[in-house]
Amino acid sequence: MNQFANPYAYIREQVIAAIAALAEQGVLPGDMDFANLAVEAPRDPSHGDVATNAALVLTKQARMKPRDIAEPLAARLADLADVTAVDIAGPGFINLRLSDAFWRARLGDVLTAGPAYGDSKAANGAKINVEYVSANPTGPLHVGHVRGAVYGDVLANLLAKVGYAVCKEYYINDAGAQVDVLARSVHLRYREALGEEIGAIPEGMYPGDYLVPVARAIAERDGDKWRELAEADWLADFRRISVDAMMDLVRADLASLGIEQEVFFSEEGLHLKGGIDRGVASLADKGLIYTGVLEPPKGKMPEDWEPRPQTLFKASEFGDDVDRPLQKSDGAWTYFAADVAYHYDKLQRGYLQMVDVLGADHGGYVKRLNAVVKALSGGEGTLDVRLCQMVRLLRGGEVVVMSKRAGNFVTLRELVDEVGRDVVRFMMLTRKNDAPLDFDFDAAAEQSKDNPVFYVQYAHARICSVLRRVGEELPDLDLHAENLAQADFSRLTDSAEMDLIKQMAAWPRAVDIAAQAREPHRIAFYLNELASSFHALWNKGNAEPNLRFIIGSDQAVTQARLALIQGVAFVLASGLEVMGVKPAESM
RNA sequence: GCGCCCGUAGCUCAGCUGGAUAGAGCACCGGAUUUCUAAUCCGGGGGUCGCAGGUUCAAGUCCUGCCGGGCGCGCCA
Repeated sequence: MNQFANPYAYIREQVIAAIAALAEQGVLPGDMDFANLAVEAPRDPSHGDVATNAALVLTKQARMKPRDIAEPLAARLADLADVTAVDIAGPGFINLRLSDAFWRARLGDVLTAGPAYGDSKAANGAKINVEYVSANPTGPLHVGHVRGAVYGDVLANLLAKVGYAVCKEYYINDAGAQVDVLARSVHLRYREALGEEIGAIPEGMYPGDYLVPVARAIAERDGDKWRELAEADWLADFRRISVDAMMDLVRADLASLGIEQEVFFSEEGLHLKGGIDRGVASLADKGLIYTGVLEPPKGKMPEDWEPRPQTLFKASEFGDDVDRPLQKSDGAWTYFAADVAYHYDKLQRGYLQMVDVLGADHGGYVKRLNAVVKALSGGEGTLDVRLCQMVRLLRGGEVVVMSKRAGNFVTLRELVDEVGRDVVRFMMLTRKNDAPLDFDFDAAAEQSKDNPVFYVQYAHARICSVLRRVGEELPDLDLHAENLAQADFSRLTDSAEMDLIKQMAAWPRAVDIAAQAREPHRIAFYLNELASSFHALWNKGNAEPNLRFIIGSDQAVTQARLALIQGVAFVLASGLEVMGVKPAESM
């Protein structure tokens, strides 16, 4: 990959260089801030290939009128080798048109890079930790977990693509009361496995059948050794065994989605190994802990509320609304204390940048987590909490009603088994993470453009189909990317072909922006647009046979066009790879 | 009551960290198939960007206040 791979970044450098040259001549002041200087494709293509707001952005700093900046700058830019036309438009935009040769060379970049096209080293190997899923280990994953799982996984892939050293992590909430409930539920099933009649599962226990095999395995291995013991004597063992079993379930569920996290971090481990004390001590060392009494919460007042002195963290000094309790009235640590310790541990492991992917119902938690990271790291570390909104399942136009109480929630596995991993992953990214998403089973099953996955895959499959066919019709043609990169691109002259190249050239920038904004859905939208342009070119070939990809009588033009569509296939594959979706070779 | 998120075409949603005449899909209407896979494509109508102020060369985008919807609010995790 060369310096031109992202043409917008390249032109931006040229613009800044031109400004520097003008500063040297005394036409413009020196030492200006270019943070807001943008080079991008204008919304209306008739304005040119790239546009810059340089003159507008600098007008205040330079204390000059936009036009007075734009004119000398435009004159300089016009001298660049790749620039064929420059004009100043509107309030002071500078629109540039770049030579066809420049754009065609970008196709060479794509072919050279292959599916790695769009990768960059922008983040320079910085360490970043992405924590996602982190569902309670009390049962299999259900649809409520899927969105965060996919979002987190693809975000992590995206960050890796722009050069971060990414850790994919899962926080196991294996320390709370819900794990005791799990252990008791398994014990009940254990007695059942030993032949006891247990009747209906009592209220407050986990009723799921998935506990049956866990209990049966214990019965087979240990016989009735746990049956007559007091709860205190089996609880710890049952907790451990049950959590392990549940985490196996969770990992298998995630694997069915193609997700593999590297670190599974246990909350219980923090308690057992003094992690909480270390985290809290770190806050104490900074003088951020005191004993105090909180105001009663407004709105829904808890029935048994009474003022009590508690150990509090001065979260309000770091942007939170109130100070937050670290200890319960009985002296036990709160869940929040574990979170302090957990993020302390991440910092200790060298992750100054952290992303937590949480469900939207954790929105109230964001400020205090940010406060924790700010406090613990002395402002060095950054935490980015990304909230995923709910998913609503639709079937036959009706909302699929789920309720935990009735136990009729749809599991992740059922979803994947019914529509397939690729569809689930892609569909989960067809919305911004903070907007609610409707998952329509009917659309997911559809083999048409109603189904965005299909639409993108189909474009890739069509390209593969052409490449297969050319192997039969013109067996002498070398289809390796290195060879296609040597094709005579000047044979690509149609506007639809040039548009496709320009769209591919925008891919590295799209990746960069999506990663920076932590918005993987942009990848899905980009791919849809690229697929659309490809389908359009394909159909143009139906109407005008001289625009087909394979022209038997003209090897040179065929080779150039195969290079073009191979490039499209690479970019599609590059994007689908980030999303964890397989590019289909035939359909 | 307070905090966070959302409000864009009939419907579902994009809108590239403030840019030029606000876009796409669905739905509706009209076209293209002796196919390199029509599972696709081309064209058309359709908008008070929730409302009102403000910031500036420029606001769907940023700020303030309302209206409407969602989520959350100590000893649950």
